[in-house]
Amino acid sequence: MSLPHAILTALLEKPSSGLELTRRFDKSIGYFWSATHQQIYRELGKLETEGFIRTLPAEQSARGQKKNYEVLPAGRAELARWTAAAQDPKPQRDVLLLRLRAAAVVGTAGLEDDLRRHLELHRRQLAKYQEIERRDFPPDRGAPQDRLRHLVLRAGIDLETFWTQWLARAVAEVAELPTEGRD
Amino acid sequence: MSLPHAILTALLEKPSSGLELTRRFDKSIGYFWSATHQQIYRELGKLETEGFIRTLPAEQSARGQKKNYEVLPAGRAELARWTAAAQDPKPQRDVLLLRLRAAAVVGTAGLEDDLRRHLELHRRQLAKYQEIERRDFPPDRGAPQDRLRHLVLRAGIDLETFWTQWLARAVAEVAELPTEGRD
DNA sequence: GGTGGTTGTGCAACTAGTTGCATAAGCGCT
DNA sequence: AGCGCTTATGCAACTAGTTGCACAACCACC
Repeated sequence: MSLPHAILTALLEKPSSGLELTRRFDKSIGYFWSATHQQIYRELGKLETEGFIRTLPAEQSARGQKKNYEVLPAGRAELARWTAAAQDPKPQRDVLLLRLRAAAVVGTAGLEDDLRRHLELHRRQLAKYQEIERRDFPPDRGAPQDRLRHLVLRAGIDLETFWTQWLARAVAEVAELPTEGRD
Repeated sequence: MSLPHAILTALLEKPSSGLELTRRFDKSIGYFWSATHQQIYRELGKLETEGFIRTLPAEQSARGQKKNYEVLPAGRAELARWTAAAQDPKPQRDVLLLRLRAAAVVGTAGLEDDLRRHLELHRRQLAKYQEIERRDFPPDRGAPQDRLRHLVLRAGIDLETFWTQWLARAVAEVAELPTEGRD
């Protein structure tokens, strides 16, 4: 139940329309909470009826007309409440690890290519994060917000670093396994 | 769509009843693919009607009676197909990172305790994995299956290591931030 | 011989997220 | 005036996962 809170955060950072939000979910926020435009529009509707956000008055609401939303005090309060509330980590689900475990019983045929492809994807993502770090977080330590945002980015960088290293090792191991069908 | 394949993998490792599978999903497999017993029973039913698994003949099927399932050749073939097929990594979703980002706009009040709690949980999980590694994977490198399974376990260990380090840092940063309500 | 806990199976309703498609306005171009 | 492209909003149906509960058999034990 975190999508509404992701949207509130994004709108507090900057009031936006549904489409602008969608674009922002394709970068920054989307790096750790992705959402499609359909989800976002649906949720904006809910948040509005709940009184957490409202459309900025200047615009009218004909279909196909841009609507800009801003967060109301109740929305900010709800976000603060949610941020402070204890939450259990939700159980992991990782398809790639599952596939490797399956490969241990049905063989690794066909797996290596996809491992390489994933490795490449993670390398790219890592490079993107490092670029953002270089651009937005020079080493001098800024305001508290920046320190927190930098911390989040560091998590992204370290996670991608882990995956590139682990995948490199996985590719190597799979490559030197007896080629086929052993079960 | 990976739950059926997780179940096929588990059943190939060892034919089991629904409840036994549930227990196994609470450990080993569940470390990277969790499922409740309801999901598992539902999926076992589907897999059986699709002809991927069958109940072992010895048992009868009255309600409340144990049913042991085994994988049929079609099931093994399906698992091999799925393992080899390319799959895109699915977008990340991490509530904790989202909360930190939210904290950057609504303040970090109340967050530190929960960060500490998560740190402790990850430390425990890391210790559990390390214990498994010590017990099941002595350094001499065994059969290919074992090498793959060890690789999967290493991913778990390295991920938990990452989280403990990152959370320790996050706790430290949040602790030394101006105490409240900024912006 | 009944009561209470454990083992085992399962349905129903709900929540969250995805996919596919529809609709409308505005813009440029010919 | 009409055609196609982009921007923008949104509904409907589907899939996956979660929560809550029900029910049957078995076993111990008093």
